[in-house]
Amino acid sequence: MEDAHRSGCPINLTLEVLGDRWSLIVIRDIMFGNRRHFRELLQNSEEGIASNILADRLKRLLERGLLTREDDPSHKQKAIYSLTEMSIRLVPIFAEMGAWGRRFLPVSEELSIRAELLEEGGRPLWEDFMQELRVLHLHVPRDPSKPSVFDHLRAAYLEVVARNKTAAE
Amino acid sequence: MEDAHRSGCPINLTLEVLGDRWSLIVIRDIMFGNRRHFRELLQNSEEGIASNILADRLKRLLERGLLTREDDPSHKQKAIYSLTEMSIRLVPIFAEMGAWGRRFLPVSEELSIRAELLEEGGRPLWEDFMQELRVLHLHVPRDPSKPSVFDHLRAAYLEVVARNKTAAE
DNA sequence: AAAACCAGTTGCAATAAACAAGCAGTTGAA
DNA sequence: TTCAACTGCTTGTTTATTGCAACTGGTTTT
Repeated sequence: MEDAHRSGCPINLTLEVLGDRWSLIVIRDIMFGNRRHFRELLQNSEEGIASNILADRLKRLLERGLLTREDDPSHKQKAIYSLTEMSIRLVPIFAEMGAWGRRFLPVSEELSIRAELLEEGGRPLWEDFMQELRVLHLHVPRDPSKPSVFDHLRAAYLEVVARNKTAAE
Repeated sequence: MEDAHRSGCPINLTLEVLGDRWSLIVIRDIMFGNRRHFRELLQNSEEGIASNILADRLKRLLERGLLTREDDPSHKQKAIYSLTEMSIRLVPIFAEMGAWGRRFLPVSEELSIRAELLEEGGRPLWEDFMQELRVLHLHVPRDPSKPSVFDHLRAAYLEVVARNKTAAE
């Protein structure tokens, strides 16, 4: 459909790839939620994406080099979606968007704890996180001296969830 | 129209405000091109925005606090659109998007020189630029000791345009 | 053998975008 | 003072996208 770009401006081209309401949501769930299968993305979706939209976005992101897809050896029907270097490098954009959203929009505590940690950790933390995503998604060997940023972010999220749950009881 | 948010996630909320193909283009032109009137935004648009879409986006951005609108004292029909603190703080997101687009997408040299300078200048330059946008848009008094980042970016852009023009002759 | 799970498709209605034309008023030059 | 150009939009129409619900052919688990 679109192969004529509106302009060569980097902001415009980035918007042509990511400027819709779902593409970054899908990448976010793969990146921060480690959801690698279609059903995981569909059913655990915080925002309730529809299956046809999810299928369409996965297809587009594959075509544009932001995701790869491979068969799951443990299940003939399962597909595994992975990030690429291109999408892993979206981490700084996610971090800045998270910081902006946290400052100006009515975010919930649970869902913004990871954005807060990314903001506080700054670029060094982003780099560690990107390197860890390369291990998870690009089959890059792991550096055992580094603690897992992914686990750190997930633990902080689960802690807030647990704290709010007990507080509600 | 929508007051029920899909979720309280900062990424999602940011996408609900900015996740379409035109909102950031409009803000970009006001921010980097200093286009303050409807016709300027319409006719100088690199991407060719339609007038009804522009009108709709300006309205939405006003409602959501990313722009303000005031009458131009020099012309009864003219309106002046200005950035707010909220939209000025999008500078880091623009910078990261520009850097990402420059790395992975087929950008043109002319339109990416500003992204390159923003990337090289890093956060200190972004802060200077944001302070200058506050002078231009929020009636904040100017610090005369600071050189203009805006002029710097514009001069670099015009230089590339001029160079490419003479090279083409 | 049945139930649950797998990655999607299909059909339809509602919404949004793209395109072209037009509008009531204002301004600046002849 | 007349006229063309300019002002911020609006209207109508066509096309593309989105959202919803049901469904498909196949696989795995119980």
